[in-house]
Amino acid sequence: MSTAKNNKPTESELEILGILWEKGAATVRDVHDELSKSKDAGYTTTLKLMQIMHEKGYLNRDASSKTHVYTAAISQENTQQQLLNKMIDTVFNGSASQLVMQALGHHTSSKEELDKIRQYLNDIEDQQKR
Amino acid sequence: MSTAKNNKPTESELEILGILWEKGAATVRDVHDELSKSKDAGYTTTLKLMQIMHEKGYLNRDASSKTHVYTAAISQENTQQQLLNKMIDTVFNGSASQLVMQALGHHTSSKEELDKIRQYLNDIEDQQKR
DNA sequence: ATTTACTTACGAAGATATTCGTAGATCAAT
DNA sequence: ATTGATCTACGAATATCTTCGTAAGTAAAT
Repeated sequence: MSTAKNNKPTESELEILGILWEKGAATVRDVHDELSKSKDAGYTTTLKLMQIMHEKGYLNRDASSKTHVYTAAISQENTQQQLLNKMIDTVFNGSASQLVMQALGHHTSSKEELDKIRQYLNDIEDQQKR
Repeated sequence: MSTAKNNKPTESELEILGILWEKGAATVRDVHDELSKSKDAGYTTTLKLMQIMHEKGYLNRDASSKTHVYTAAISQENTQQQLLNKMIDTVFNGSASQLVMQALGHHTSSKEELDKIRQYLNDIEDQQKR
């Protein structure tokens, strides 16, 4: 996985990355089928996109068999963090907690999830005390 | 403020919106000066951008005097929420709490902020009980 | 009234992202 | 070995975003 490079994936690229993060490894056909559920694009469009992503270093490709197999070359965590940082910066006036509350406010979360977050807050605070 | 329409602002548009959300109302000159602190673009570039945003319905414009005065036509909250939702959907596997924890984990937050979030969690839970 | 210092409007170039048709390779089944 | 299904590579059209030069208007100061 490693380095998230310097670039940021486009909207379409993120959709593909999302699928690959979930599936782990997949062919163009796999990705395209999954994509088709929510979108409406030709097969070669998906193919081209994934080729470009490979050139950019976003995807690894195993070309040993006729049908190539792709995996994400940039980690989900890194990408998430980069997008979050930019978003906090440009849209949330630099305040992470503002983002957090906005995210919580409009999403029904289970008690378990809320507890998990509370636990997380405690951990952070403990860590800061030391 | 009202409806956040169907569209999502581009990166550049968000920068301008951010400034207008903060300032409330501003001329192209105002926005451009502010923008220049972090960016390096010509005056007419900012102008054009704001004209387009006005056409798209992102900005209101008072053209009664020679120098037009702009305000944001879409609310910060709505825009934040739309961007958050898309992000949670495509990058965080639909889990808001995953986003929340990722956001908290890599940002140093003050005790006050953390408390505020905790309070917020309690409010949400109370609300759900009823 | 001319100059100077702004402004907006407009068009168009440049950059980037998205889409897809077509051609050629591969392989399994007839 | 021909057909049919599926794949990759490639090029190019289209769409969208970003940038800026130029022209024309306005208003204050000389």
